[in-house]
Amino acid sequence: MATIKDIAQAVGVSCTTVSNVIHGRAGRVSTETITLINEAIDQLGYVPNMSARALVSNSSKVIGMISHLTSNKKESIVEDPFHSAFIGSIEKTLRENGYYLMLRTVETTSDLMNFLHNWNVDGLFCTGVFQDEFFEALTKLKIPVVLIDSYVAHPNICNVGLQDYDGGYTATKYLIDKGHKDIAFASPPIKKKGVVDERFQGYKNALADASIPFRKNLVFEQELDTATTITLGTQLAARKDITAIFATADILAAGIMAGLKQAGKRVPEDFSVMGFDDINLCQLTSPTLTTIHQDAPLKGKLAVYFLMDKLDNKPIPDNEIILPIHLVERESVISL
Amino acid sequence: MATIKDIAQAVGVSCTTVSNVIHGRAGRVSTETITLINEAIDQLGYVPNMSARALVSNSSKVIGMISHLTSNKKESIVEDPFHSAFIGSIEKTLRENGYYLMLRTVETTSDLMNFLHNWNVDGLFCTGVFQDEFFEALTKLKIPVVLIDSYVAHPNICNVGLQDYDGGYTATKYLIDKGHKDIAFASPPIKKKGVVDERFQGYKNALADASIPFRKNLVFEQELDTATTITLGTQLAARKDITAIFATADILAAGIMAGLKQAGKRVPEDFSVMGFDDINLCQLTSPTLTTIHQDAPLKGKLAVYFLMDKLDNKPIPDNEIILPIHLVERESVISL
DNA sequence: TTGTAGGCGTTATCAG
DNA sequence: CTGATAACGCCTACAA
Repeated sequence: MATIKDIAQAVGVSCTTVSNVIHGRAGRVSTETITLINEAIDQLGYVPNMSARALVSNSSKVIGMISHLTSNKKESIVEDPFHSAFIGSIEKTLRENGYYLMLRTVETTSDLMNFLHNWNVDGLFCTGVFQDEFFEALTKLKIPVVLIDSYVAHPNICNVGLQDYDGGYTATKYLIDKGHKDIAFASPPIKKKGVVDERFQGYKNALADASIPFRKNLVFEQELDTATTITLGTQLAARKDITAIFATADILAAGIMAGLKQAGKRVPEDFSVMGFDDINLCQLTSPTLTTIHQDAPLKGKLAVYFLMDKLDNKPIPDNEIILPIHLVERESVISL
Repeated sequence: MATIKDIAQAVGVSCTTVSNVIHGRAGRVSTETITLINEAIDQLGYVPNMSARALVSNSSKVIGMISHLTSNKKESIVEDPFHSAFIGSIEKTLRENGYYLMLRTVETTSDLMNFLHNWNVDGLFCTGVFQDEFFEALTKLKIPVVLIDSYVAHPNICNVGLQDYDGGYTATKYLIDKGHKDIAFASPPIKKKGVVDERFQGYKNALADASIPFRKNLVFEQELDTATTITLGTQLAARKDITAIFATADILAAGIMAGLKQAGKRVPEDFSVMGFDDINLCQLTSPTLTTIHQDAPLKGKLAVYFLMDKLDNKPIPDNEIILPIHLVERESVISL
């Protein structure tokens, strides 16, 4: 409740002096008055008014975490358990660096622009960005933007990503090494330059390298809501031309397993299943889910470091960080 | 980028007039100038600067979603899948009402106070609040506070809760009706006046009503991380004096099931298991999980409505909303 | 080492 | 109907 003015009056100095000690501009103030002012700050309980700061400086300390709504279904940002895993990590790291996190869903480019101007937002995290006009808008922003899991590159924009191609390849190769040849690929809709597309390429190339022809009718794209994924599982149960399924998300894999089971099939005896992400769920299904592991909290932390560096104008050697993946063997895959 | 001033200059009127049409104060401005100003706003792309507004008015339109960190483990807000389910719902509803959501983790009371003053926060959502000095601080705030899942009541504070007692009772009674008498209770640490405590009371009373003596050694409290829950399952597997387990969270129930299975036990043949929450996971485990259902998105939405009413100074008939629960039968419980 | 003054974008009061 | 003007809290030249 106390303002700089209050402090100044209490101590009997000017606002400037108070401001100076608040910002640690030593040298400009005598040690004496510094302690005096600090005492007053403690006693009167001064807390900076960020709105006022944002108004006068050109930094608001607000970082936006943007979710670009395209698919109609999703209610908002935190739609899947994997996504929510690093948002906590982001808030924590941001806070440690003196920033504030605003969560915001936007539908259109102008939604985004309005939000940015509303708060003089300092920087942005975005997930689920593809090659479209929304991305174009991002590239034109004056503020640092860090994409998470994106494959649309641009000199202005940083990206924290994953070895998605390798993940797709590794998973598929693993299944092939286990003797599988008829491997389905299940995923949410494959968008060009998207994460899923990369995993899809990995899948196809692993097949090719093993001289297994790619069959388009083994690709299954659908939304990730539980009902849909289970239905897919029941449908896959009827396919005699499939021995293994690679799903690009654990929740999808788990849904498929549930569907298969509903249809009277066994995993892994009748169908081997692989997931992607290694969320907690993998240890809770039965059989437990063999999957591709990635480190979600680390992703969040690195994303923030990236943004902080950009905000501090530190030179960025490479505007992309690619986190490694590795395969985690559990019980859902069997040798043929 | 354009400010009110810019608009005013473009049209050739004063800032006041522009401000008036922005706020739809009809009657005070001629229809003519209104259209003129609106055109300029469209062309020049005016977007209000919320910092400036926050500074001069006493409303910032910022709503804080606070997570009070006590247990050291959790990294931040969105730690469990259930919790994250309604945060999306909250952001959406808030946005539709012209508010902005800031996510913030606080450790101490003064962390909270600082945050509130930093941004002139208009209102607050809190989860995981118990009877402690943090709660005391909340009751003294001048802004509306909506607690989610709290059992510490106070005239100043709203609460959106659940029939937790009924949930505990219903679950336990269901197991009893299925012929179980030796029913374990598994939960995170039971804090007084907490959600879990209510469910615990329901459990105990259901036992009492069936003349089954409560046994303290059938109560298992531990954290909800996957490893711990699975370990608990393996330990329970060795207990010959238990036929059913009621877990107060689905993730806990799922972990226990996984542990039981690891230890060579079958669910529900050897142990019946019940969960609580009805998250997606329940349909993905095998057997699928019988549980107590609650509507997380609705909870979020109602929490926002509550807050909006308080912010609009609407009379609030009752400062508590209790959402109903119902039992969802699936496969994890068997009749003895 | 310290103080003065102006302005950031907005709103509210009051006068024309 | 419209326009000055002050104020919100803070920062930053520029003076002293």
